[in-house]
Amino acid sequence: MPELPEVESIVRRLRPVLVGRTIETLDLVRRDIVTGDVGVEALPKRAIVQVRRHGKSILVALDPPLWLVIRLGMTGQCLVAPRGAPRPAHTHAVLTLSGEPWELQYRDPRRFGGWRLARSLNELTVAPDALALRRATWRAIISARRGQLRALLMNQKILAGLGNIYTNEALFAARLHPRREASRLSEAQREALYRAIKTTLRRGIRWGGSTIRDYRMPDGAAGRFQERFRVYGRAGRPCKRRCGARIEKLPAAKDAQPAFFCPRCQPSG
DNA sequence: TGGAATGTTCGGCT
DNA sequence: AAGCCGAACATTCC
Repeated sequence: MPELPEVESIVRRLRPVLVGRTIETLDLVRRDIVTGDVGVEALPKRAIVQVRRHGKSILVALDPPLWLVIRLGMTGQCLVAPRGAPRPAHTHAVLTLSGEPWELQYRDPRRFGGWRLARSLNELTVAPDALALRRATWRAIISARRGQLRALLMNQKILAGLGNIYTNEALFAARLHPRREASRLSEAQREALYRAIKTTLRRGIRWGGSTIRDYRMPDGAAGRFQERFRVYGRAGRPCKRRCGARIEKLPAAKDAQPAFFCPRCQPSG
C-alpha cells in the first residue's frame, strides 16, 4: 500500500513525536520482523536524532549511531497511541519513549514489511528518491533503460518511491501509455514525465496519501488523495479530462498489478 | 463458499 | 544481464 506520498505523510507526523526522545523499551511480539547487522536489544537507551524517508522506507537515525529502517510493505502501519492502549490485531512491536505518555505501535497484517537495523544506509539509498530526483539524474535513467515505462517507474532499484497508484497517475499526467517503450520517448516526453512524477507525488502528499484500505497516518487518520484519482481504480469511468473516453484496465491476468489509463489521452503509439 | 484481488519486494529463471 | 514471473502473507470482496 504505502508508496512515497503515504510514507512521507507518516514521516512528517512521526517526526515531532519521536525526534529528541530516547527509546525506553521495546516489546517485540514477533521477532521475525526484524533483520540486520545488530540485534534488537541495541534499541533501548538510544536517542532518536532524525526521522527521514527514502523511497518507501522510513529511516530513523539513532544515537549512538545506528539506523532503524522501517519498510511498511503492503499493510504496515506506525501508530502513535497512549501508553498501554489496546493493541490492534497484528501488532508486532511496540516502542516506548522515556518520559513520554505515548507509544509507537507497529502493525502489519500481511507481514510483507519489516524492520532492519543497520550501521549504514549504503545499498538502501543507491536508487534516487523520486521526490528528490534531479533532472540530470532522470535523463541518465530514462536514456539508459529499456522495457515498459510502467515497469521502469515501479522498479525500486532504478527509482525509489513509485508504486502502482502513483505510476498510473503520473503516466496519465504525462499522457504516456503504460506499455510504451521507455527508450523511445521524445525529449519533450521525457521532460513531461519528469514533471508529472514530481507534481503527482506532491499532490499525493498534499492530500495526505491515498487510503484504499489499510493505510493510515500515525493518529489513525485516512488520506484523501483517493478522491482525486484520475485513472487508478477508475476502469470504465469517464476520463477526467472530459475527452469522452472511458478509462481502461490493462490485463489483470499477466500483470499482478493492473494498469489504468485513458486510451485517448495516453495513446500507445 | 471458494477464488480472486490487494497499495510490495525478493529470488529464481530466461 | 536486465527483465519478467511467482511466491511470501492475511483479509476482504464478489
